[in-house]
Amino acid sequence: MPEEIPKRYEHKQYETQIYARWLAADAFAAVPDGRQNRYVIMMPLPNVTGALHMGHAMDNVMQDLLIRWHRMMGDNTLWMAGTDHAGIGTQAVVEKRLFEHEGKTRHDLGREGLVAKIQAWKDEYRERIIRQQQSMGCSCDWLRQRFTMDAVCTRAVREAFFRLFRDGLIYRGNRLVNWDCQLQTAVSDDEIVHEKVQGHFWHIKYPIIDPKPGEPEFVTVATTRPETMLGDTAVACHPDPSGELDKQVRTIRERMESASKKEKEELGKELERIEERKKSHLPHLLQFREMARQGRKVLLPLLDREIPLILDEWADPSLGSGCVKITPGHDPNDYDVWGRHKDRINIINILNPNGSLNAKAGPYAGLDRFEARKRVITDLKAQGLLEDIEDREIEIGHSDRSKTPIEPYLSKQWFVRMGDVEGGILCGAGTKKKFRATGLAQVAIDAANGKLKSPSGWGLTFHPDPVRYGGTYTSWLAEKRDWCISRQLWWGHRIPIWKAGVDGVDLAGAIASIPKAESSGLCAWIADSEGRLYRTDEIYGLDPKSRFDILISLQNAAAEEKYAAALESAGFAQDPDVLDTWFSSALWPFSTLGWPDPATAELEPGQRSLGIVDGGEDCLSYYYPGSCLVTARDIITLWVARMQLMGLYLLGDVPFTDCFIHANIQDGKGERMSKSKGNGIDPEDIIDKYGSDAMRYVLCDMQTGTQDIKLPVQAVSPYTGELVDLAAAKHGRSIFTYICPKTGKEFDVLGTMPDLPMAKIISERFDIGRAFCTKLWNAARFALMNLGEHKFVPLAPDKLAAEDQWILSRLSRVIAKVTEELQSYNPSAALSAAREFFWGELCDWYLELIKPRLKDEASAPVARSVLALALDQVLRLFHPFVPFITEVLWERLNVQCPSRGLEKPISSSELLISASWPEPEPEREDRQNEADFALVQNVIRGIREFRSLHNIPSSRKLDALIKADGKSADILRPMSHLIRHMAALKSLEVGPDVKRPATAAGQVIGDVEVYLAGVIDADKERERLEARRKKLVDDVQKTEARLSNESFIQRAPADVVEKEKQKLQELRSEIHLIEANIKAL
RNA sequence: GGGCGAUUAACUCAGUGGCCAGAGUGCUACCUUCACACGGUAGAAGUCACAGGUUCAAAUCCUGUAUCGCCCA
Repeated sequence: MPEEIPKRYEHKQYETQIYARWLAADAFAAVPDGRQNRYVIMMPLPNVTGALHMGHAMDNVMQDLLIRWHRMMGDNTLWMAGTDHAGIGTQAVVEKRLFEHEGKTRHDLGREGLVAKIQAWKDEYRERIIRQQQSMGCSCDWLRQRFTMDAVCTRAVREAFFRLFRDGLIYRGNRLVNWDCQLQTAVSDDEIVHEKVQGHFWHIKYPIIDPKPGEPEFVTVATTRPETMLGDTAVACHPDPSGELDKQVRTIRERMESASKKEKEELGKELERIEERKKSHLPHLLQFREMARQGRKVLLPLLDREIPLILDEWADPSLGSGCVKITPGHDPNDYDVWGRHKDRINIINILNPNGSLNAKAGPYAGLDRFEARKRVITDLKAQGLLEDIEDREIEIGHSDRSKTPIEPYLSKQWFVRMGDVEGGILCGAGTKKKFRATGLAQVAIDAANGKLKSPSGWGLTFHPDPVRYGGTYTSWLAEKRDWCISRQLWWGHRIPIWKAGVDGVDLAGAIASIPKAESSGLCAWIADSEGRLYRTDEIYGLDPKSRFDILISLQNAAAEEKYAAALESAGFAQDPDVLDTWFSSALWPFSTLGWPDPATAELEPGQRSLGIVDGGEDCLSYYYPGSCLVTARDIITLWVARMQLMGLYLLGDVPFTDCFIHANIQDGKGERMSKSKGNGIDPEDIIDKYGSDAMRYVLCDMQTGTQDIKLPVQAVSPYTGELVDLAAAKHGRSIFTYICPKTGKEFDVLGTMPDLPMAKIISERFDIGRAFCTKLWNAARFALMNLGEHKFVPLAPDKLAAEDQWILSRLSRVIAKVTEELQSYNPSAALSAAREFFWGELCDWYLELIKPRLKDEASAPVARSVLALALDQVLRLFHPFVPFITEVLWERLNVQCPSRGLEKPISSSELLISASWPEPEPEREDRQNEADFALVQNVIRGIREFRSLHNIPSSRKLDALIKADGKSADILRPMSHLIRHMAALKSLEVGPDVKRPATAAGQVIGDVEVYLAGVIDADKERERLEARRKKLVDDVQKTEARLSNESFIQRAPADVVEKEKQKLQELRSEIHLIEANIKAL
């Protein structure tokens, strides 16, 4: 006898045990074999900055869904897991903690000491992340997981850097970068958040040197950052102020032609303003232009530096005074101006790396930039040079990591050249797939546009909205902006460059001291002060008076061992910077597979080999290019694009062919969920409360398309355990604390208040996932209780009852539908289809229908065979969505009913994770049977509706008669036992000639009438029938109106017109029947 | 400032030209019937943001307005 099954699925009893069983069976293993169909997902590596949140859960669940599905489809499936060192993020977190807990800075610890601290942090979080992923059910091949700073990835990073450097695609340049003064590093544009704040616009007067009669004594410039004036090197005005103003007028006029009323008003005002300026400012501006042409100068206040008046189009004659101060060292636009006037103006950096002012700031040296601002203002005021202070809303970029204002800062940084290069680049060098391209960004664009002719012919497609996301990707790449890859951090891959500064005259000697080793891991370039590169054998044209850098990259650890010491004693030093995290992440799709040489990859103990095993292929050639990248859309530019270009450049092929962009998770207010906002949900809290499958079910159900997901959150009160809706709850002392409405006591949602208890954040939305699991559990429980120990016996097709044929027909259709929806990256639609079949058809109808048969030993075996098969297929269909519960039930099904099928047994396997994906059986799909069954369902629903209206409990069995003509009667008669059972009838007679009993209510279903004898409340009935009649009459009128419209008949397609005509007929006949029933009351 | 997107039932979302606009949750009524009350049966609930337009026909296409979100500068 099968053991007793409890009524509820207790997830905690099974999840750990099931996961352990998968691991023990090595069910996640990916090993190259003879299969041609492979499916490879490289996990978007979570970074070790912190634990995973619901957004990661969504990402991981989507990947596991695809992976499990493809595994069941028979693909050789690899899901590569791992973690990212996240340079700036992790270092910032650890430094912050170090300061809070020990009051120390990184400089107190030194490079090695800090790195050791970060390592410890990384180990802790890496473990925690893996635990989280395992509790979600992630079926990654853990014996292959990597870390971006492990030996295998590190080798790949050095190799990639070396090749880019060798090909002249990496250079060191003087650039304005976004400088984080606290972390003292450059940060990328993507790591900056812009915030609007109330600030000021200061108008400062710069004295003109030796004004001639009739000339103004001052020129006024305006700035939001007055301290930057100390770095000013020019004042600019427009070379053609009158032409520029005219041009602006023309543009406004053009816009006005197509503008709305409100806009026209605004544009009109703008037009007036500019016309006014022509009168008020143009004469001065023309005068300044003349002075600039004469090479006149102004005196920079406070520092008394003479700086030139120059002409540049950056100065907008319609704004401010029309003249603008130029600070090339601290403003990106001014930097461009400097680029156009290098011969006449200087570039000055007035900042130290920590944000204080340097010696170039004269008397202000040593002051912090904000302190300096105050002093500059005070001093200008004292000298009467401050003309005006305007209040103004200004936008300030803040570092995402340190939350401090970003300063544009002039410094030497390393860049990857993204644009087209002369002579083009060679992609896939050293592989069979090599091809030439114009530049790195272009090759990645071509891969997504179908223009690339790579040997595999593969390209990149985004899902589920290729146009939209492809557009994001392409338009970002099309800017071809060089990629700043250096970071002034201690945590990361050290840039593998040794450099020495040399005077031009000494170049030949210095070069002679470099080991000659181009072919064995050493590559040298000479760089001038602009970052331009020259070969070591091209030095003869170089200016002997200039200063140069000799840059040497060492390809790998062996080369470093061989040459580093010699280089260092010859005066070379390794660059102190580390690489941008995204540099190593960009290599992830192949660094993890052992590129450049899987056979010699330095694996960790116990890891699966990357090289050739048993004469097959190595992992790199077998699993690259991969299949699909699964991520959220904010990472398209940061990562997807960079992986593409690195893969194409280094291996000659795309790293993956599909990119699935899933939704972001927001809280109930539409704000992005994050731990630091106090609205973040920890997946483990949900798993603990609802179960892993319940969480997965809801996440899959929510992934509908391109729509972001609002997930209203509640806090679990630490005092009562009840749910507190955070949108409605009152705040306590901060926005992260709330008052428990029951007890009036305060709690905290961040866990940072030492004196307050912390509340877990959950969401009631996960209820539906748990309810689903209970339903699945109980449906299976019912099936298993009734199957007993069912043996397979081959079944003749004519033994199947109508309801068996029906459910098998529906099953085939749903399998096709679920497969199709998964193929088009629509998890929600796939899950809905599966659920509608399982809940709405299998549970609500089929299980109820066969209950009488299951109690009858003569007819039970066929029903049991169909039931066992249906359960088998349902478990397979749901497995990728809810793997734990389906695996538990699969085991029980295997025990009781090891062989399942109808005519012959179908293939099975011990574990569901390795079972095959169901296939539709079109020969079982039966349109006629489904249509017949729909009529039966409608009759049953009609009787139930009637019962409900008249409050007749199902315990009171009714006598019913159905009046139906020819075809309908032939359908209903053989299934009348089903109707009797489902509608709780005592007796049922079907036929064209049944007589309406004297005291009976009549229910009209299409052209069929159901009489229910002995129950009648004439008033209620009349009311019900009248209401129905009225609705039908309305519809008839609408339909008639449509059909009497000549244009409709002429222009609408024939089938639409035909449908309307048929509908009208049906409506009329039903009205006729209803009227007859009203009369008969 | 530029670009992309959203607005459909109390809530969260499907529905991209053609039956009376759907689902889940919540709500209402009835049912503890031997798989499941985390259940069953039935029901109520929508000016498809607003204003124009195109079309025989618009939630769906076009234009504008409002509100919100994201990305870029």
